[in-house]
Amino acid sequence: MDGTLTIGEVAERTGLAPSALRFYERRGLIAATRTESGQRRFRRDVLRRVAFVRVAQRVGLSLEEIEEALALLPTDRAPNREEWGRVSRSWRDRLDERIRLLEGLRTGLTECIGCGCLSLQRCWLSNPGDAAARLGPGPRFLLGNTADEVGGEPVSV
Amino acid sequence: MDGTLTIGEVAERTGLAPSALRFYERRGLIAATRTESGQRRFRRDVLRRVAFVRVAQRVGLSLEEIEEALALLPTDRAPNREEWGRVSRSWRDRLDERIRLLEGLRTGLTECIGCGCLSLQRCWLSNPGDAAARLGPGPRFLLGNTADEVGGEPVSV
DNA sequence: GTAAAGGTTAAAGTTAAGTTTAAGTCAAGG
DNA sequence: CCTTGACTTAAACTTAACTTTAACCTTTAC
Repeated sequence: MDGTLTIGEVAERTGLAPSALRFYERRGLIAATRTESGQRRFRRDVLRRVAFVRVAQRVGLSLEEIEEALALLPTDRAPNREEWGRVSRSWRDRLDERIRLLEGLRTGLTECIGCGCLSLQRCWLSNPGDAAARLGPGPRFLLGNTADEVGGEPVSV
Repeated sequence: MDGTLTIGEVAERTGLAPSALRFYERRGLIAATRTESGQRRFRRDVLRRVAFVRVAQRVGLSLEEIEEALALLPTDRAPNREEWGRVSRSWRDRLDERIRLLEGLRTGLTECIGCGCLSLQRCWLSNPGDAAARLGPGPRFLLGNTADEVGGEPVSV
């Protein structure tokens, strides 16, 4: 009634479980004040923050990356349009990057299907190029190749 | 010397740890024969299988999905070009799907940055549309909204 | 012939992003 | 008053995709 929301109300409006919201608070992604008796009260702008978190996750960002982006916003008041714009633009850049990566993979694969791929050494499948790129959360060390590992004698399949 | 590879050799050529290769064998992603003394020997075409697994992971597929795709290949002999082509094409379709999803997100976001986003109800950020879509491995129930959760009274931020 | 390097297993540990459980406090309706 | 539903915490559990550890055997090199 004073404009703030209980955890249950935020949960209902965002579609997240209360446990997830508490987890986000612990991680510092969202902030809450407390009532006398210790219950959380959220400002309405957490709805936007949560929405941002969820969209960023869909794109494959980890909570840690999202935390960094959201650190640009104030936690003690609702961010203004300019502040949100800065965050959204940085987010869109990440998205652009991921789209370019995926398109590169698709191009490589299309060529690979046509080429017969008789040599693993020359096949794009085994030499993705940008070994350092990672697509969001996943196994650790997924693409930690060294030059050694990519090199070596020719191998035919 | 007989054309087969030890686990260490496969590890070196693929850039994966031997432990990961054993793990993949347990999951059925790759197959090995055994020497008298129980050591694994891999046919050279596991290199291509492993390469495929890694590329598919980069795109965000889970090992389970990759398992399904690889199940189309024989494990007792090197797959031929036609067989690899079938698998690669199904993989490319998944990739196309993900690219389309990301592009949709980017379009939405671009509009959102320009629009001022004064109402969360109408803002694309809070109503991504295809709530069922998932981008690869991540938290469970990430996008499990119900109609209820998306609806409700207007909320301004 | 022996030591080092590399192979084997089963079982436990790791990280992310939460969920579930247990045990309890608080608020609202009848 | 008291019960029901919403809230609190800390701690344990979950899943994926591996890695690490421990205890042991085999192969290679000198």
